[in-house]
Amino acid sequence: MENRKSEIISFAKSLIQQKGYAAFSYDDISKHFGITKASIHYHFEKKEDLGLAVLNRLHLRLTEFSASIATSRESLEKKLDRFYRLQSEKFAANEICPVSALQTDFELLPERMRVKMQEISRLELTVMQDMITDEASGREADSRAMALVVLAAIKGSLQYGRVINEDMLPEVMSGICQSIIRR
Amino acid sequence: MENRKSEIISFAKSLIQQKGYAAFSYDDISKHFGITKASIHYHFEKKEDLGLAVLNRLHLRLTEFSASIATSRESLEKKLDRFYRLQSEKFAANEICPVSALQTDFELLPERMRVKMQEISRLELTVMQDMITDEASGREADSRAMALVVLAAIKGSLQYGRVINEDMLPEVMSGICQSIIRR
DNA sequence: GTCTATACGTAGATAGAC
DNA sequence: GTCTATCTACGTATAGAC
Repeated sequence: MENRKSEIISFAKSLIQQKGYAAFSYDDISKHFGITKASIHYHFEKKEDLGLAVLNRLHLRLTEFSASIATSRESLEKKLDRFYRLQSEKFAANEICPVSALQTDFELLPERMRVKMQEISRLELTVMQDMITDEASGREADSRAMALVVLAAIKGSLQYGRVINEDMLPEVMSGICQSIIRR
Repeated sequence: MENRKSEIISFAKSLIQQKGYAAFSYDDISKHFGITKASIHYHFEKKEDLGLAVLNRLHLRLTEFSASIATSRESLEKKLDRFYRLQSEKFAANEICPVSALQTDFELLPERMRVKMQEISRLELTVMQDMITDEASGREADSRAMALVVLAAIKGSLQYGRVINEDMLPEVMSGICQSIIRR
């Protein structure tokens, strides 16, 4: 059942968004699907394998997005909006960006996952940098720092928003487009 | 030994910065100080009590900083620099902001810790908002969103920096001061 | 593919001696 | 304050039947 395997990846990603990599368990997953932990191990022998499957999916979506950006003539707002929904179409109130959650758990990830996380984090930065320099008519010297600011703003909105129970993303998004990019 | 108790709080904070709340253990702490887990339980009966002690210290430092800002005539750069070092004088290469780490683990924190986290997160936002509006001569309509952007940029620099193994904070800091505040 | 059964480690926590 | 000893719960993981 290739579908079951894919469903497990999706659910694991969602669990990581809620609780992080260390805290989510095969027991969480088995209960959700009504099967035993041993069955999850059939699909993903070790937790590390499941973690890598989640990372590979995140990486794939990011790569696809990167390609779609290169040719597109969308406005920056549209691009940022699509980027925001990239790894999670709709964020539940108790979910943050999966990449952020995995960055926080970086020190306890197995080596293979760390390598992949580094790849994903670097790609996020360059993709965002491309989006910004495409738009900005002016200087691009500090565009790498600016890319991090925009990335961090999006992810930070989710993290602070979950804690203070308030969706700050709309105002942050418009603030970004006005004050940072159109300088 | 009131000093031992305080040392445990410091070390717990550092562990949280490295591994998050869920993953740090009494065993980590006992090994570090060369005493048994039971001894840690003498100082902090439950993990939640130790977690709250860490949060109370973070909150105290933030409150003190908030007061010191109100009267100060420092430049924004100086203020931001002091804010950055507030919760950790010097960040080890494997440490991120403790507040960020605890925000990521928010869903698995006990209720008392969640309440305190909300308080701290709100205070961080208002403190940063004060710093920005003090400086900015212009409009202050979106200063709350701007405060989140600056906060997220600082914390994001630590998170991305740990993963890609590169200190991005200096360029991000100067980028913030130039492009965002002095608009 | 999913099950039962089980092994083994580690976690948080407590009782009671020193 | 710190210890030894112990408990219970839960984690990842495996063997082997269906």
